Amino acid sequence: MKIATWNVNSLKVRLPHVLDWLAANQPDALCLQETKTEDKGFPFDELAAAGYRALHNGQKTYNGVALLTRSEAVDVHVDIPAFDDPQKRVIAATVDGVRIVCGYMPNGSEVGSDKYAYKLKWFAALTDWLKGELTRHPKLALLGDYNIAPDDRDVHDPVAWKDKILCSEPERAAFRALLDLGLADAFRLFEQPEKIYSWWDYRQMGFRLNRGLRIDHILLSKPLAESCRACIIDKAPRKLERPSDHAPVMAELA
DNA sequence: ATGGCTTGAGTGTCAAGA
Repeated sequence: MKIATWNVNSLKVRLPHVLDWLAANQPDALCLQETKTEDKGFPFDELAAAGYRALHNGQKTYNGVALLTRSEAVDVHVDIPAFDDPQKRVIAATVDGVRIVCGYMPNGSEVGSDKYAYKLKWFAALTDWLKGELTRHPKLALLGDYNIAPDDRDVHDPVAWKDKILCSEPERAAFRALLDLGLADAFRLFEQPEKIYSWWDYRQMGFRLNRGLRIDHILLSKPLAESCRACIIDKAPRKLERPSDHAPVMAELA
């Protein structure tokens, strides 16, 4: 089983890239973030023609998450229960016996800002919720744009980014709190080359200079981590015309 | 350099992203 995540930064603009990537990689589940549309603008028909069912938790202009699957997804949930949030950032469902949670975690804007406080509260609510979800669904994967670079290895210039948004210690502690639930960072289950990232700034030739961060992740519960055979970040779509600023991340489960 | 791109909103330019 192949599961993947990709922040597409507008599904309307990126649909051709998504369709090409699905055809080339044939994942069983693909989590999308930043669809930036309501259901009425969502390309259900084009995805169905490509062999994918779609679940969508969208809104106008900002945020929006979707779960694309080849087989039927059941027990669908949107948003974090008991966390009052108008922003559409979570969709979850069970696919082929695996609980897939797709998240678009808040960016946080700037350390110390209101959005930063919201980000930390959001992660605390997510962690609280997942604690219970893991008892109900031992085979659980949390995929998405975490907006956190967990370690200095995940940052092209750790000195410049030290204590900055995406890299601050409270954000990294929030990431570790998820690991403490018994989840494993699929990418780090394997030997990886150095300087592998999942996001590059559009400006200042960020991609060409490989000035990136690894902020898109797949976390796996213990049974899934034990069955994980590979985890890769696919830079190919970032090289296309009008790319998303994020690359897809994919894990292969036995 | 609170700059530098990109998107969606919606027509002039701004919020938001990371």
